[in-house]
Amino acid sequence: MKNVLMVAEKPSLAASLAAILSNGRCTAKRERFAGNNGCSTHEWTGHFRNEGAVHFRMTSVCGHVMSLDFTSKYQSWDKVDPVELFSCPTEKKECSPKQQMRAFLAHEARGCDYLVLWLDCDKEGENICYEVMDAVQHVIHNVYSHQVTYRAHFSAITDKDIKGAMESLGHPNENEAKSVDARQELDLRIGCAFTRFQTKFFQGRYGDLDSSLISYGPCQTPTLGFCVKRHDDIETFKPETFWYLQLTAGQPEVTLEWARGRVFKKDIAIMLLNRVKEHKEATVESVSSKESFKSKPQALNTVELMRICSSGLGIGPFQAMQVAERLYTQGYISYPRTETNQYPENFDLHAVLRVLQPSSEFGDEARAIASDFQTPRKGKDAGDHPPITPMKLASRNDFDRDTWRVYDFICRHFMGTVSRDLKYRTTTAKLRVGLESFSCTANVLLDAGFTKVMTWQAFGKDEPAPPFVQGSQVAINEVRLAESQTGPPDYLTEAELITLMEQHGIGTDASIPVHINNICQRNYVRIESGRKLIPTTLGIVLVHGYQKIDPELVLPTMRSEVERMLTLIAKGSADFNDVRRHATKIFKLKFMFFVQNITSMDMLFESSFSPLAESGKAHSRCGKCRRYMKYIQTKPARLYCSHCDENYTLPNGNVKVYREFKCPLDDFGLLAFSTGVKGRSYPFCPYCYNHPPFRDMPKFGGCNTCTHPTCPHSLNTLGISTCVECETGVLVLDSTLSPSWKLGCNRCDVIINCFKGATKISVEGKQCSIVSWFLLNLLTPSLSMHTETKCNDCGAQLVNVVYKSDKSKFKDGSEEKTGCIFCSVEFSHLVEKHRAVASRQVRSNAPRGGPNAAAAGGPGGGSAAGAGAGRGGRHGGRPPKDKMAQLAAYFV
DNA sequence: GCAAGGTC
Repeated sequence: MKNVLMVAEKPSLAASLAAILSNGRCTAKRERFAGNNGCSTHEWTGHFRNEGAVHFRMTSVCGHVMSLDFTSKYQSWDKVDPVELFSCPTEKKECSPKQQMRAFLAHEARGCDYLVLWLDCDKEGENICYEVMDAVQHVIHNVYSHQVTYRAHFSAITDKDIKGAMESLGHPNENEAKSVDARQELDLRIGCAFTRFQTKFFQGRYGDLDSSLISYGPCQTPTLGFCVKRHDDIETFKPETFWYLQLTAGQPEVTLEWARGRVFKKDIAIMLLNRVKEHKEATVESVSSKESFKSKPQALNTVELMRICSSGLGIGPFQAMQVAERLYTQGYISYPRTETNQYPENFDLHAVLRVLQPSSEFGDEARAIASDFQTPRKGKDAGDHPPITPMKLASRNDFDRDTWRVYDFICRHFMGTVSRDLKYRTTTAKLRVGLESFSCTANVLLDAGFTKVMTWQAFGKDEPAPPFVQGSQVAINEVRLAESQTGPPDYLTEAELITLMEQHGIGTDASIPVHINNICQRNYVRIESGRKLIPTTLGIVLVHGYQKIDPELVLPTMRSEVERMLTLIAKGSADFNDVRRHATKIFKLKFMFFVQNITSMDMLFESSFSPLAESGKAHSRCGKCRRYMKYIQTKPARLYCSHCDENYTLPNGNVKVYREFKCPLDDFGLLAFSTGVKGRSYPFCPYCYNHPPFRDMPKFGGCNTCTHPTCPHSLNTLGISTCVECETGVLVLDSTLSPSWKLGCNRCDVIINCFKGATKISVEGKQCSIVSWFLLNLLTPSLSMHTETKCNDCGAQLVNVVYKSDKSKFKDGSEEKTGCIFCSVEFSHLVEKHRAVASRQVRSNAPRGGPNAAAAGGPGGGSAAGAGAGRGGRHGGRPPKDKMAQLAAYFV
C-alpha cells in the first residue's frame, strides 16, 4: 500500500482535516518526535486518486519552517556598515531550531510516495509549501514533480469544502511563494539597515534618550506615523469661534435646534438673531415620524475582536489575542485568527446557541434568541477560517477577569449576530420663525433586538415626543445667541489605529497587534486612559525627522507600493529577480540619502534630548509663533523653535540678539553676528539666513546682502561703495557693535573701522522706495539732488556722522559732518582699514588690479593691516566702480 | 540588539 503525507499549517487544522477526510476514523500517532514541537500526526486508510487504497498520514507545521537572515559574517553591528546589508548574502535558517521541524517533516515523510499540501490558502501558505517540499526532498522521491506533490485549495473548514478540495487537487504556485521570498528579503534588508544605522548613530549621543534600540520597519514606522500625524493635527489646530441660535418655545418648554447649526461670522449671526427676534411665535410646519434601524453586528473576525476589546473592554490587541489564543487552545472558542466575518452556509448556528443556553450569565438570552432565530448578515468570506464563535460553555469562575470578559463578549456577540436588529421611532417637528428653520427630534425604542444581549450598546432613554401640532403657532420663550469654539481632534484611539492599519494594508490580522506592541515597547508611543495613543518625544522626533529627510519613509503608501510590486511576482507578470533588484536598489538609494541627511534628524534629537537644549537660553523671537527660540551653541549652532519644531542654522561665531529689531519680511527677531571688534560682523535674520527672500541674496547671508529696498538694515540702505579689494563685494556700514562702527565687505574679509565713539552714522540719500532709488540713482545719475549723496571723486555714498558735543573727534570740534569716508579730509584720521581677524584667508594669488586702499593710504590711516596695506594710493589702480552700477547688478 | 510573516 502506498503512503501519502499531508501537511497542514497548524496542528489544530491537521486534526480537523484528518477528522473530515477520514470520516472520523483516523488515529493519532502515539510516537512523539524528539523535538516535541506540538505537531501530532493522524493516520487512516482511504482512497487516493487512481492509487486505490492508500495509507494517509496527516501532520502539520507551526507556521513558517524557515526564516531569512544575514549570514553570520554580517551579524555584527560593529564590523558591518549597514549599507552593505542591501547587497550582502542572506540565508534561510530554521525558524526555531529546537522544534527540529525539518527533521520532523523528513521523519514523517519516510516511505511516502505522495505529498499533499494543506497549507493556508494565501501567499504565505504557498511559501510554506515550498519550505515543506525542501524539508522532505531527500526523503520523498521527485518531490517537485506534479505527479508526486499536490496542493489542496479550500476556502472553509467544512466537510463539503475539504472533501471537494481533495477531489480537485492542484499544484503549489511558485510565483506566489517567490513573492513572499521577495517580501522577506526586502523587509530584512530595509528594516535592519535603517535600524542598525539609526540605533548606532543616536546611541550614547544624548543622556536622556533612554532607548537602546531605535528601530525602523515598513510596518511599524507608518503605524507610528499615524499616531504622530494625529498629534500634529492637535498641535496645529486653530480653534474657530462660531455662533448659534438657542431658541426655547412652548409649554412644556422645548429647546429647538437651529437648522443652520453653526455660523462663523458674528455679524451674520447677529443679523439672523435680530430677524428671529422680530417674531413672537414659531410656526409648526410639520411633525413626522419614521422607523429606523440599527443593524446587528456581523460575525466576528480578528480585527473586529481586537477593536472591540480595545475600545469596549480596555484590553489591548496584543493581550486580547493572547487571551483568545488561550481560550482557543482550551476549546472554548473557535480559531481566533481569521479575516472572515460571514458564517459558512452549513454552519450550525443553532448548535452554538444550544451550547450557550445552560449559562447562568446569558442562558435566558440564548434561549430567547433560539426561539426567535434570525438569519445572520452577509459579510466577507476570506477563505481562511470561520468567524470566531463560542465552542464550549464556561462560567465566570473558570477564568481570570479579563479572560472572562473576552469570552463573555464573544458569546454575546455571537448571539447578537442571530438576533433582530434594533428598531426605534424618530419623531421630528420642524418649526419656522420668519425665514429661519428649527427642529426638535425624539427617539423612542421599539425593539431592543440584539442589544438585549449586547447590553453595552443599549439604546438611551426614551425621549418625550415633541409637544407640537402641525400648523399651530407656538410661543417663543427665549432666543439668544450662544458662542462656542471648534475644538481640536482627540488623540488616536487604538481602535481607530487598527482601522487605519487595516485600510492601508499595514500588517495582517495576526501582525497588527505585534506592530502596535512594538511601537509601545520601543517607547515611541504611550497608551493612556481610554486606550489613546500619545506619541512620546522620541516618536515625534523620529517621524518629524523622516518627514524632513524623506517623507516616503513614514508614509503608509510605501508599504502598499511594495505590496503592489510583490503582487506582480505572485501573478507571474514580473520576474522575481527583477523586482527584488529594483526594489532593493530604490531602498538602498533612500538609505544612502537618509545617511547623508541624518543631521536634519539629529538637530531635532538634540533640540529634544540634549541636556544643552534644556539649558539653552531663550534667545530671539520666532517670526511664526512669536515665542522665544532656544539658542543651541553646540555645532552646528542653531536656533530651535520648540513650538514650531524648526531649526535655524546660525553662522559660527558670536550671535547676539540685535536690540528689538525685527525683519520686515518675516517678523523674526534680528541677530548680530560677530567674530569680535576687529572681525567680521553683520546683522542677520535667522529665517532669511536659511531661506533667502530674494533671488540675488545668497544662502547663509546677512542683512548686508539683502536687497530689501527700505529695510534700515539692508544692503540697499547701508551700502557705501564697491569693495576696495574684491571684485564683487560691497562695503556696508555695520552698526551692530556701535559705538564701534565699521564698514565690512559683504563678500570678502575687508573691514574698515571708523568713527569710533560716534553716536550716529547714517548713509545719505537712502530710505526711499526701490523704484525712485533705481530711477534717480541709476538711470538719471545727473540729477543734482542725488549727486549730493555721492562722492564726486570716487562715487561712494556719503555718510553723515554725529558725535556728542563733548566727544567730537572732528578737528574743528563740530558735532556733525557729511562727507566721503574715503575722500573727505575731515574723515581721514577717523578711518582705519584692516582685514578681518581670525577669518578665512583671501586667496593671495587671485589676480587683482591693485587694491584701492583708500583709508590705508590716506593721511593718518592708522594701523593698516593685511594684504592691502600700504599698496597703492587713493586713486591708484582700478577706480571704484560706480556703486549704483554695482548694486544694480543685484537686481538683475 | 535589527524586519515582518506565520504559529504557539
